[in-house]
Amino acid sequence: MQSYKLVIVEDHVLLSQAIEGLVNSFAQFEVCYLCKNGKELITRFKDPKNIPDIVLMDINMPIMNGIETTKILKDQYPNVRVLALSVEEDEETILKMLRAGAKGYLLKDTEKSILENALIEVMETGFYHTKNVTNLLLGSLTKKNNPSDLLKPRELEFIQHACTEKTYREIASDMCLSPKTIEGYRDVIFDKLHLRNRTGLVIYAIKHKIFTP
Amino acid sequence: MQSYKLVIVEDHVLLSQAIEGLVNSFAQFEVCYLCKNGKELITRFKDPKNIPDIVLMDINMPIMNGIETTKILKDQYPNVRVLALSVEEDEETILKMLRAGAKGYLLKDTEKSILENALIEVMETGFYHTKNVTNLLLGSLTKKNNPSDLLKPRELEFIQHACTEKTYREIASDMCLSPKTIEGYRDVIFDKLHLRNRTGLVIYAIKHKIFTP
DNA sequence: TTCATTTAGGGGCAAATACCCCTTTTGTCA
DNA sequence: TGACAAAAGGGGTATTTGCCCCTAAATGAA
Repeated sequence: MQSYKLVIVEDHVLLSQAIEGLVNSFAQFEVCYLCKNGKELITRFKDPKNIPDIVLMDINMPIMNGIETTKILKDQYPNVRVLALSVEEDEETILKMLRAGAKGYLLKDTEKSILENALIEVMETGFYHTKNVTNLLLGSLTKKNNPSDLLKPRELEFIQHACTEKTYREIASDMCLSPKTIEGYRDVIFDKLHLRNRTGLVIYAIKHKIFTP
Repeated sequence: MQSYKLVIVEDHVLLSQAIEGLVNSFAQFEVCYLCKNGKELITRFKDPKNIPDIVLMDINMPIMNGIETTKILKDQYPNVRVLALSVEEDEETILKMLRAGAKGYLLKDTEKSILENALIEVMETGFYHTKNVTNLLLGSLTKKNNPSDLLKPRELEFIQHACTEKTYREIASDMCLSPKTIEGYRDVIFDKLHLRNRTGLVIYAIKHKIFTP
């Protein structure tokens, strides 16, 4: 029985080399090569010999992150399966990754035997999900989506400015709007997200990755 | 020649298992056991048979982080060397870890051969530092220390509350102080850190890890 | 073609914030 | 024991913010 070809995409070299060793110890898998980000992977794929059966994909990476990369793979290389491997535990990130087309989502905080299982299941049944992720998926059906879906593009744009030392007057000037319009955005957002003041908004924005310090 | 005993302290199991494989492939080192945080390590050390020659220590961990743990080791087990292994690239964290007593600081973004080198050097010469870290050390001598050293304990405490939806009046009440005292703290901090308003303070605090959202 | 939603804007007001000024008490250390 | 820093507190004021109210144009779907 031939072993499946696997590629690791992970920006921290030491970790990808360590995981490489782990994967090569699994009977049914062999690591072809390592990539430091999504862009590198896409470039490699130009040569058909470099297209593996499965990609083990980190999410936080420079240049091109795991979510963007997975979207591209789903589009252009639908036969390559993606198993996400990340430290991100928050719902939004996991859902984004699954929507992008990942066949499974594994936390870095798992046993190596579970990694092997997950890889086998993805290749044999097409997907692998832990109980946690399954519950999350169910939850995402009932719970009307994540709170930042409530926010319109213009409001998200405003929040970027609000996470700054600028006064609302200055923000208005930067966005070429009347100060009163800006205050309107603020009032609506406070109401939607149940916030009392700008400090609360900044913390919310950072927690929900609307703004990154 | 006998091999050195090594312990890995890292909260993500898969990573510690992967690195375990890597280290076990080095001729002069063998992994004794893995820990998920500092507390676990200290508990293990109660039995002298569990005390290794060197500890490979992550920094971001739940319960007891790498910096606290390294301080305890320096105090109570000075013969155990610590090599920090982290993704944190910011000066303050690195310096804190070195001040706590780490013999070296390695980014997770390095070659495995460099890890082996570093381990050997730490055991043979007592320390290992990359060029980057050396430059950083030199820099920390000239540059008058990091900005959060300017802040007094009481001010740091205030900042925790300021990164909240509370008004200054409420913060005063929580800290059992007069609102005027709180305003005094704020004014002093704004002056020291060249800030214009509370939003600026929140962003500063998060950037400099004074407050974690 | 209505009706609803989105986007943009305005008035007024109370509370909170930012920015100056200033004093007293408590350590603590040289 | 005097000097000096830190901690705690106060007065006054201009600006900013938060919170109501309400209007008009544009867009878009039924």
